[in-house]
Amino acid sequence: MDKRQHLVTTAFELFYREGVHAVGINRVLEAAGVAKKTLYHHFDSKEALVAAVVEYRDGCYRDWLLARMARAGTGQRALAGLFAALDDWFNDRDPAIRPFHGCFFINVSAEYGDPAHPIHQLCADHKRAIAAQVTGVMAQITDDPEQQQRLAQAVLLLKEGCIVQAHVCGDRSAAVRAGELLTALLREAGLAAEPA
Amino acid sequence: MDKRQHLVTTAFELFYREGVHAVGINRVLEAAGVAKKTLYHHFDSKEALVAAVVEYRDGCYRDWLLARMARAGTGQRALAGLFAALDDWFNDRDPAIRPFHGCFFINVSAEYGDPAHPIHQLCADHKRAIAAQVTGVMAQITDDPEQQQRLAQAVLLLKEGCIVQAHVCGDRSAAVRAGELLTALLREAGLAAEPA
DNA sequence: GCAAAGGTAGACCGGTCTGTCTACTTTCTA
DNA sequence: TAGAAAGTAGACAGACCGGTCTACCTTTGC
Repeated sequence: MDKRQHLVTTAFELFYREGVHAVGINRVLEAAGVAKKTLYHHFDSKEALVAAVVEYRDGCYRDWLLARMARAGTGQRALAGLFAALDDWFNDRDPAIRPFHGCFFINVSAEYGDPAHPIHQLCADHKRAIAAQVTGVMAQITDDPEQQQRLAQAVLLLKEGCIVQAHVCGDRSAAVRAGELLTALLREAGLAAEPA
Repeated sequence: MDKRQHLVTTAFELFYREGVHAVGINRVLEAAGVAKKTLYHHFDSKEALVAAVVEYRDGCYRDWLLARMARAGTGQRALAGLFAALDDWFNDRDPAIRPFHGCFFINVSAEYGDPAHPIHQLCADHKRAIAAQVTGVMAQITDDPEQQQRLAQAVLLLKEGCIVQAHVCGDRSAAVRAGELLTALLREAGLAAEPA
């Protein structure tokens, strides 16, 4: 099981930095110091490896984000924690998630653009899981289901928006701004910041 | 000059649907019905073709968006037009910009992730040009330079966020929601909607 | 009309891709 | 300890990659 995991983590680093199609399996093998037969012992195909890599990243990323949010507190503090985490990610401040090359799930979706493709669907699953996480936090802030949905969507839009701005445009302060805008939206919704 | 343009538009369709690295030049040639020597007569390399394709799409997209915004009016109407345009794009309603496979510039940035790469920079240039467009419109809404910047950034974050939600998650109503959130932010900023 | 420019089909090249397989070694388990 | 499982290096195969080039044809411009 260790070789399999080693392959996954090595492949993730290469795919995340350079893209899936730009990195052939021979480069993964060389970087991992693993024989080709071993790779095919664990994975039926390159796509099976990619799928495993997406699932691995899904786990890492969601654990990390959840931990950062939990550490910041509940309700609005958790959301502030989310944007602080993104800010640290963009600015290479959190060893647990560095480096930043954009969102792996957005990047992989770009390369597997057909929504019916299993790998694209894994990326969508990841986004859905994050959405559920955020909606759960929003339920700590307001009892109104409609507001919950609306503001959870706001969080997600701002989250994805700032990731794209950071990656494509190199805007390293995008997360700070996104966080401020969320605060404004919460204020507009009559959900003023909780007292310390 | 016609063959060159034909190559660019053909390559755009293939690259936009399947990704740049997933489509080799031989597939572009076959789809375009053009000889390889002709391609290399017009472009030094595949990357030169990709760059030309990015520039072509930049032109199309910005012209389209600008037209849609202008058609909707000025100030807040222009911004409403921007999100209506995105909504039509996601929902395949505007023949001028169909089909929707996500944002070409986000997708290409994913495949050319190094910020120093010329192709990545072309994508960033595109985003900067859109930002300038939006900032110009925001100047019609408020004289305060700080508010202009802040709210223009809000538009951009929501724009990128809803494109990602639409593409990765298949959320076809993301643009409508993003537009509503912008309205809320304008309200929060004391920039109430202009009377009809 | 002629030469330059643009274009055709496609062979060729060295390289890389993904996946299969040989022969052998090492590790693990009963 | 023996056999199964996991792993090694790497050859092999067909396919495709991006780019170069031959021989020739068509179009354009002067």
